[in-house]
Amino acid sequence: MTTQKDVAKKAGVSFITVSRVINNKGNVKQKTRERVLRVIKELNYYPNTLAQGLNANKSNTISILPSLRDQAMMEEISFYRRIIAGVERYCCENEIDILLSTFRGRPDNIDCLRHYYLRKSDGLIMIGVSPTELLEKIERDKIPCSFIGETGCPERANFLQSDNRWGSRQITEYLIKNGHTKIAYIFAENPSTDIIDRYESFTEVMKENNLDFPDSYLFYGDFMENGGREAIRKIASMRERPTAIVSATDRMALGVFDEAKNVGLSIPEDISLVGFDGHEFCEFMTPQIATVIQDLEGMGYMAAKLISEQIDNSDKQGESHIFPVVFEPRGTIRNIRED
Amino acid sequence: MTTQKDVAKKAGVSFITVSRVINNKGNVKQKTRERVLRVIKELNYYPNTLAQGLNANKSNTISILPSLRDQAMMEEISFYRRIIAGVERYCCENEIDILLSTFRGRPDNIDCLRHYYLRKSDGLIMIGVSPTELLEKIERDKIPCSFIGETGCPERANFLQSDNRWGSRQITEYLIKNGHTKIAYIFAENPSTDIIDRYESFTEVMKENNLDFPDSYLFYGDFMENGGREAIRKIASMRERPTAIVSATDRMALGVFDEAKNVGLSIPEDISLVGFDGHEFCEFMTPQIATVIQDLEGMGYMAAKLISEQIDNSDKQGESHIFPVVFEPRGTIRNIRED
DNA sequence: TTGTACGCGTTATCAA
DNA sequence: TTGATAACGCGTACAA
Repeated sequence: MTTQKDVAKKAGVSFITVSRVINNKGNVKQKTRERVLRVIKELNYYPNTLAQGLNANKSNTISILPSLRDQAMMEEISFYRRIIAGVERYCCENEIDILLSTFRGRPDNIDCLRHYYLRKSDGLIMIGVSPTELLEKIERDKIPCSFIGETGCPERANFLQSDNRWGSRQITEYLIKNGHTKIAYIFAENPSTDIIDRYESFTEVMKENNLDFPDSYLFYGDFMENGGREAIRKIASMRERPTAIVSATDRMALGVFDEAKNVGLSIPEDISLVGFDGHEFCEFMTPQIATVIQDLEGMGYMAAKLISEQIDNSDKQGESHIFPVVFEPRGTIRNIRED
Repeated sequence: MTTQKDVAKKAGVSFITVSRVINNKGNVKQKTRERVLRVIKELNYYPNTLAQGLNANKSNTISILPSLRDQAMMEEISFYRRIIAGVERYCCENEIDILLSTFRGRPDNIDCLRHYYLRKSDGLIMIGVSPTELLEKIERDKIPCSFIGETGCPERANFLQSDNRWGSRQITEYLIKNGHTKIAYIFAENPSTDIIDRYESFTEVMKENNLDFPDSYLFYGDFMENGGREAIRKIASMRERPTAIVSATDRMALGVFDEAKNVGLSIPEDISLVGFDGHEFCEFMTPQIATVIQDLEGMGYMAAKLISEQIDNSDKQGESHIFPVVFEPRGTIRNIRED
């Protein structure tokens, strides 16, 4: 391995001069600098970032921690990957590398901070991780941290979230305005804060409009297509069917959409459908699936940016951001008003 | 920051004993070990992987390098993310972290190896990177390396690729068997090896069957929907339209599929369509889009596994793997044979 | 402008 | 079973 020493020897300077050159310190004679740079090229020298990090106690790296368990793969889930895309954009612009944690622990596990302690990651982006048990250490050790999909009072940590409640309200009010009163909801088995907010806002609007929401209209899905498929199958066999289905995620909505054909229901003629997320495939279906578009990429970008600012200024407070969402009523919603 | 020293002091041992405990060396008295472990918990001690890496000259990390440029985001592209999902699975199982390079260089740039030199990544996974200029250094420095989407004679490097030629052959022969003779092809502007193989195999089969493939039937797309949209628009206005379109990627096929409605062509009645990739959305369209399914997740897994083996055994030769693909003729192909 | 001494946290080697 | 010393490659502080 080529080190500063090797370069220094060949260039006829001390290794500290080499260090100065790679760090662009001013106090090196132009001619010396050029000579050193030439030798660096010749010897294919790269500074050892591990050693640099050991010195500086930082690694020019941001870690992304998913809250996944077991076999779940972060890249397979649109939610994560769209966030990561935003993180990546920021990190590209700022020449920071991204460390994907492959650690799988309980979402509330204190070990979520391990990349900071272990690898000297400059900051952590937590996706779907509950902050409660972590906040004390984050404060104490001043760990730059962004929580995505969670709310909280920021001291040091940053919180980013979509405006789930508003999005869900838009959906529900729109359906009601279009004559729907019997609305089914596909919730999730292990709901995240996001999912809970959506559901609560839905029931809230239903109540405001004095509409009944019977237990039989509430379904529990698995976030993915299958959850939607199961729901629509049950709905198909119901005596008094709802006229609309609101799904907490687009992928479950897609399951409804696809399975509807098999159970002899057509969308939106027999039943209306709305998802939540803004997954790109919604636009490609015929009819296009109504949904609420989240700016996940923007959230990822902001998460990285806020962390970066805290790295540069360790006194910086955390920030809370609620990202606006856009409700797209599309072809899967039918107006059934009788007037 | 808590170090071995701190633990050692509190536990009343020398720091080297602490090192032995965390590395599970045998020569520590059971009672001492327990005491040290307790203090480690108490003080929230984590070994500094940077220092460990500096010593061992490795970092328990695998780097993924995309060949993307500029603003392109690796997570946005299904191809990359499915590979990464496979890498992630292997790395989860083996407790290796993943480093995403945010470096954007020319695909043939020697700096693709920088993560190995800079960050002491134990191995590199190159996606869509041309190996030619890199092989010399890979040999010399014995860099564990897997190239995905490229072919080559492995010395040290591993090569993984889908059987693009076979897949493309299946498509073309199937179309011909179904009576298609006028077939358009949507190629790509800056084709990767994968894309070239597909195209070449297509023209090969056309020749074998003495079928004409005029220049006017060849289109150049951008890998994404838009490429397909542009192609179908041009095709719609052609005097002598092809009866089938083969797209080098699913996303371009999707563009064709979606835009066809707008230009008054229906699939497969007016024109048949086949993609290539195995993107999940193909199944959800009506009719389902015919495609060739690649095992990208498996390739990612294998890429990481081969690298790992070389890390453990630096004399291990590289391997070449061609992954079988599955052609799924689906609803977008119409049989137009006249018999 | 250039160089020397030291420390970052860890592990390997050798000695006790 | 345990400990002292050196080394990994680099950057800071200070000296020349």
